[in-house]
Amino acid sequence: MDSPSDLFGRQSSLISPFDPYPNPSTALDLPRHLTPSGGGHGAPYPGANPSSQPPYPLIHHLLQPGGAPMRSRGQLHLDRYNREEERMEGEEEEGMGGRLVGVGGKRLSGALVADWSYDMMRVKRLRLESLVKGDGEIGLEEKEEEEKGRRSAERGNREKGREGRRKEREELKEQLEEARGRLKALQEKVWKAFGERSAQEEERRWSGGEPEEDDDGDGEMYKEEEETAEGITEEEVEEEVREIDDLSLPFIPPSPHFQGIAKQDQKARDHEKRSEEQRNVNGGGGVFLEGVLERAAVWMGCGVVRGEHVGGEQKFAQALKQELGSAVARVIDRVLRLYTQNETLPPSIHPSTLSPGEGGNEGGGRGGVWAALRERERGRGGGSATHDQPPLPAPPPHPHQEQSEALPLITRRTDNRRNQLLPPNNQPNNRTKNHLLPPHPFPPLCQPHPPHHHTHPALLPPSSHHKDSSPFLPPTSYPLPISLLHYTMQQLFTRSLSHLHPLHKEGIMNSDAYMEGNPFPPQLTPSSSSSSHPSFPPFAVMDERDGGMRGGGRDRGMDSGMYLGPGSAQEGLSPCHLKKAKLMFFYARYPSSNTLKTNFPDVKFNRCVTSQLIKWFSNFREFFYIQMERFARQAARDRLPRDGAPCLGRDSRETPLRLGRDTELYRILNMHYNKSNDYQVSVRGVRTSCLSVYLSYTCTLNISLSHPPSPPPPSSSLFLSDSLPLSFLLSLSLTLPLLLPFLSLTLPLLPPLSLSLSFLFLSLPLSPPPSFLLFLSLSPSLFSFLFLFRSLSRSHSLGS
DNA sequence: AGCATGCCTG
DNA sequence: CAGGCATGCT
Repeated sequence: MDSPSDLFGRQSSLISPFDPYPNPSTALDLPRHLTPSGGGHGAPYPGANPSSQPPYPLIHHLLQPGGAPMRSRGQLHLDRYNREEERMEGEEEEGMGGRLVGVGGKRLSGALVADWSYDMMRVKRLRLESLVKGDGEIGLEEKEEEEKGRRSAERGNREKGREGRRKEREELKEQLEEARGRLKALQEKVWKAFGERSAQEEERRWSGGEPEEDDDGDGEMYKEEEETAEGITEEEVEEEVREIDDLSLPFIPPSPHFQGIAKQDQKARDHEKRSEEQRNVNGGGGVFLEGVLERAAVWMGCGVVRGEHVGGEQKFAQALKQELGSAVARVIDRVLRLYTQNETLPPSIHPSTLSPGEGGNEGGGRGGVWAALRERERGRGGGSATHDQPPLPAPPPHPHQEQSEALPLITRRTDNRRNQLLPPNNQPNNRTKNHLLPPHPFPPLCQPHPPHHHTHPALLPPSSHHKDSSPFLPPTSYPLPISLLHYTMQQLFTRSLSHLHPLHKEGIMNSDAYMEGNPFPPQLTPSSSSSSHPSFPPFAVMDERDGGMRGGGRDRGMDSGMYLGPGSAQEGLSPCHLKKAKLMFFYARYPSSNTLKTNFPDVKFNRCVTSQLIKWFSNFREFFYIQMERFARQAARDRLPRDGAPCLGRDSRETPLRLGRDTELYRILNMHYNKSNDYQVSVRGVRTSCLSVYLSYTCTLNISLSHPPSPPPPSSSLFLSDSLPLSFLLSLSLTLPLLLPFLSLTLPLLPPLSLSLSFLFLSLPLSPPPSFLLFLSLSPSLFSFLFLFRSLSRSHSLGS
């Protein structure tokens, strides 16, 4: 069963393994963080020690009852947003949720939303009409309709009723068809936006068997896909900030056990159903849109598989699913092909820069090491290691369903989207072709480092090489398996990253996405994957590793080393690794050793290296929090009311906090972590970081106010607690409901991981264009979102 | 004792 | 960024 409910259930089960959320009250026990930096206490703050507080994936927030369960909560929030009356549910989060929903709605206010809104509106209208007419549901099948009609006819006016109904049915059918057509058109738009004309042409060729496909689409090209959100206005940002700001303190999630997640989901669905009608009636503006979106999610999620929503909805959902699913696959394929065709490999490319995709080294060697690491981590007390563990322990039933990527807060700098994905430089054709074309069924996940040492072992393993080993779908099969797509995209992304710096070639992609989020093989769970990695090269006994970074000149060498097969893992850390670590920091503030290993497959991990990496991250955190603190302090100072008491809550609304590229915080952080400016931090990304910290500060400050005195220590330890604003985290979860529709549409069978995508909107430009959504759904960089997720959740747990 | 982390300093 | 030191946990 792939029904959404199943998925959710899986999620819960997946999540359940994790410990329950820390008690909110504890979580906000920030005052402790105020401890003077004086004594060198190992664990300055409660959550600091991993062992003391297991990390909880952000997803938990979404799922936990009190913590704004993804769907249920979100929907509730939506409801509230739409109807104030529904406030009865009354948990504190709710209030914030409503607000956030509003924010989310705003984000979706773009063309995409409009499109969807329109389409969905039509669908709804149809349904409404049918309801009004007494059928109660949109009949899609003659059978059902006829039966229904019969029933009602029996009541009276059989003749008349029948005819009328028949007519209605016909009309409905037509309308439905229309709606479908619109949906198709929408799909077209999406892929058009994402791809380019050439792609379209190509598509024709490809879509030979798919009559439904037509390029007639409106031809609107969405060019707003810039992740950098240049278009975001200060006002918007401010508003967002304000809104989030508002949520800061009050929101304290109840202590969470996730066993009831499934129930919640169900509940939410029920609630959804109930409120559905009202929403329908309400209509209008954003509210309506939200309702629509929500509805869409429901349809996509529940109707099809569960069969509970009998009738039109179900079918419609099915149709939608199918259409969109195939459309997405096609689009992706097209894009990939496009890349393949357009990309040319400079002959001068250093092999090292090429991706490691081929070898199985990644799989092989890891096993032992990873196992050892895990052991160690376990020994650690389930500390940080656990934290970074991917939230999806359970293997996905379907490889296709997997979607582990996350959108990074930082994006490669390029105007051309294509470039973003595939930098023209360093893009060997063959390489591109390799992964793009023939399907290389094997996801990098399984083979981060190809064993092959061919000249250009592209990031992606050539199909030829992996044919045997890959039990996965053939590339040519349509729709393109998501997994494959995912893989490809990852490769692309990796390349884009690596193109600038060899550092990137290990690619963020190699990391968690592969090991943790990746579905392939399904049986590989994050925990098991490491050990089961077949191809991972066993770390040969290398000489001592120098704990320090190797000379900068080593970059080259490192590169080659990075992609060497098993046994070729580099002992030490190079500047590239440092850079990578910095980038990684954006996603994982507390990477576990496992995570590190995953992300630095080319590194031969030993105590020294691990320590060094950990130290790096420690330093990163230090710097990061110092900056954050500074920023927060300044912000608070600026917003100090005359009485001198900082009011960061609602009062602060009057002095909106500005978070943008012009912000010092941004500049500093970017300078530090993205010095070379290889990547452009999306506004949202910046905002996310900034806000999180700011909110954290707010919470801390508020608490300190309520529990007076603990004069803020001059030291930087104040916010080192990494206490992440619950409200912020939750706010993220609230965006999920709005995002779900898109997720379900783009990736019909999106796995639990998709939840992490809810985060996307925080790092996405407002009103993300369809193309962008598509991109998101496939972007390898999405994996980074997991990082963010984890890091945030971790922070949260630490906050207690 | 070993390990992880944080603080401080250079 | 790394080293040294202190602390806390196991």
